[in-house]
Amino acid sequence: MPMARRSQTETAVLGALSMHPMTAYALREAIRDVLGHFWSESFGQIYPTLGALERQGHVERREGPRSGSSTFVITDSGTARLRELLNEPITAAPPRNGLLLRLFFGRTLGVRKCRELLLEAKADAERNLAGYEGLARKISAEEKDSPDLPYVLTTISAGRRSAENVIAWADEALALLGDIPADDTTPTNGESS
Amino acid sequence: MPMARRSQTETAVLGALSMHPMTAYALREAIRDVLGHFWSESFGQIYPTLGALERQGHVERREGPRSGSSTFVITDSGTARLRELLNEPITAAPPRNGLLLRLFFGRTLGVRKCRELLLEAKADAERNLAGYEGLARKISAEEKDSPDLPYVLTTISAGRRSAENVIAWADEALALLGDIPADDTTPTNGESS
DNA sequence: GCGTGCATGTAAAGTGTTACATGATTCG
DNA sequence: CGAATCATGTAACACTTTACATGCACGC
Repeated sequence: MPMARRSQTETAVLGALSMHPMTAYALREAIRDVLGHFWSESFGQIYPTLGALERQGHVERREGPRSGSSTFVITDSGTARLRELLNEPITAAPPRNGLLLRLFFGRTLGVRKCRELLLEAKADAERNLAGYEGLARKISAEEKDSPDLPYVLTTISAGRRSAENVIAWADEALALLGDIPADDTTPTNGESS
Repeated sequence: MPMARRSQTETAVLGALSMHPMTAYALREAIRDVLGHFWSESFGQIYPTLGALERQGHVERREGPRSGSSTFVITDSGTARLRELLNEPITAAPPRNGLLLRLFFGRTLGVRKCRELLLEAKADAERNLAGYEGLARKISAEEKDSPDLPYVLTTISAGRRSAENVIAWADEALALLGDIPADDTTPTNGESS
């Protein structure tokens, strides 16, 4: 029997509910918008997980904001379970960096396209950076007295630094690739300006 | 019909074979050791993928270094296919950072454990950093005249910078968490020094 | 009355990991 | 000759995504 890596969906769901009760729909948005910078859960995972957590008594279903909808509330046993899950060793996701994979085979891909990819990555990172900076300001103001604040700021800082890092790296890489003549082993690509 | 995200296993396999021919076993090691810093493929994916590539004429099976073993060689059509795959848009893996997930819920996890996790992450990054620095020196010397060198160095630099970044971030985060009293909402954990 | 957004779920399918199974070769 | 390493594969299963299906409420 293949011993499966523990899924961390439970952790994310219980964690989000530990901040405040919400509907499954809101939970999905919270995971997308709040944890989105370092975590993701697909829609189809959230409902089954909530069902399982309910059966185990870790969350309770209350009257929702609309008829037919339900708000989920974490129970004491749920909080204990969350603590347990958070204390489990981190199961690292296998690395899968599509940009580095392409760059590594840059000789086959062609310098021109490599530069293009680097510029795209840099632009992306710049957008993200602006987002993180705005977010940090907003959260600092809004949640000034929340005990969660330092933890949240820490994760935002990780995102900000990572974006800055990509920008600096892209510049370095562009400089390094600048020395290579553009027709090295370049693909037979008709599209050029 | 769920339109599946393209698997990039083919890309990694063809890419590795584009550097030089090898057996499936060696391929697995190359992917683990050479691409390992930014890519991973499980053993069970490599064989079926090689089989499919062979049926499509993108790789050919030659006499291997031992009886019963075969060395795989990329064909012209395989090189063309690799070029095609490398030019496809990058399918970003959904983010899943277990460390940030735990830190985000640090109030529940407890400051002490958060510090522990940060120190671990920092130590990891320091190990990696040393590895990258050694690797960069080694590759620079060994492959001095390889046309692949600048591309490879670029990916190593990404790893090195990322490790440096984690170290700096961990220090910042540790300082930030330094202000929080250790018994905030701390779990009932018996283990303490 | 109709579109948009809130709300809840299920089903099909693909991706990827791990355990299992087996054998040859080399080296001490 | 036994252990380590090279070598090749398969099968079960977990994980995750995405498409589909359905309905209510609210504003215009």
